[in-house]
Amino acid sequence: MHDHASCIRAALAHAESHCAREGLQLTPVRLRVLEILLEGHRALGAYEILDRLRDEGLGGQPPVVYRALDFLLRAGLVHRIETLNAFAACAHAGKGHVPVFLICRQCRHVIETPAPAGGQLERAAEGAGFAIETTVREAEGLCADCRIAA
Amino acid sequence: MHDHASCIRAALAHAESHCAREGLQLTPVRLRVLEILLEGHRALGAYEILDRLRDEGLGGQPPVVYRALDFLLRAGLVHRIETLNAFAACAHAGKGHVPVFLICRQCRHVIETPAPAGGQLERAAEGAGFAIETTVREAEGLCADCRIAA
DNA sequence: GTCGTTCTGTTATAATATAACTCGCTTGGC
DNA sequence: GCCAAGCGAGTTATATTATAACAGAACGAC
Repeated sequence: MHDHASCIRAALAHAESHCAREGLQLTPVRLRVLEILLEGHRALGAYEILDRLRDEGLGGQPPVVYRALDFLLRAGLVHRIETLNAFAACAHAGKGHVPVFLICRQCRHVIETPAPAGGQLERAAEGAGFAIETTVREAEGLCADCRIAA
Repeated sequence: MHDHASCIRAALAHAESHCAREGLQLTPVRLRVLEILLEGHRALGAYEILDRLRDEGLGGQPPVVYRALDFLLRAGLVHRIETLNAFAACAHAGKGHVPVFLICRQCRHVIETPAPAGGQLERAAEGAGFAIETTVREAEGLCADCRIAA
């Protein structure tokens, strides 16, 4: 069983020490967005997050959320899920990593795993004279819980 | 050097025979959308395609383009590029394949390569009880031409 | 013919994202 | 103390991407 409370605590502790070390400001809005994303290992759309913030009297307009997300993305504390146009908290405490996501199409649960060491793709790119800067790898399907429920 | 004229001809021939075989209707709008995507190996947004169609007096509203794209996607003649929210013609004549894309962030040139046989990711999914249905793999960077131009 | 299906046309609107400008706060120099 | 610079947040407006919902035309099955 996943000890989610300690998982959240660890992620927040990492975020704070990381920002302190790098001289980044983990302001209330940014922290709150991170906390909201950490609540479940789920992808949330920017506007879902915005609704939550509004309920709490924090930032009321889209740019507030997008700026916070932009900060968290650049700090490596959050990932963007391209296939959902959504966002999920990083589950790997900022160790430099190329994440791969298993995304449940039903409940939006996101499992983040380390990328299988590539090589083959990199060699193909090399051959084409293509310089890879970032890669995205996402698999969509049904998570264990939703398979059982189905 | 890439013989693009014959590349287009082959893709169109494949599309027609594929649709004939499967009983799919490659209507004028659908064909035209495919042709537009085939013009360059580039990703185009739905609204870029729509503008082209409008200039030619074809479908004038978004649903027309999205429906044509939906048809072409399901027929395997076109791929969606998730990181760009855009679309590119399939470069591999419909052989059942899991495509991987090398996407130039500057000129949107798209190179489609066959996926390196996975295994590792599938095993990770298996271990988590996750049933993969589709996967997306996209690398962004600079293509050979844009590297030279830079 | 007329019924059902498929494709297209159209209006309207939803969902996602950013531009541009304002203000207030901190902080460092003087 | 005062001011200027920089950064973050607030706000308005708008751009971009995508879909819902319904009307009409074309065509084959019967």
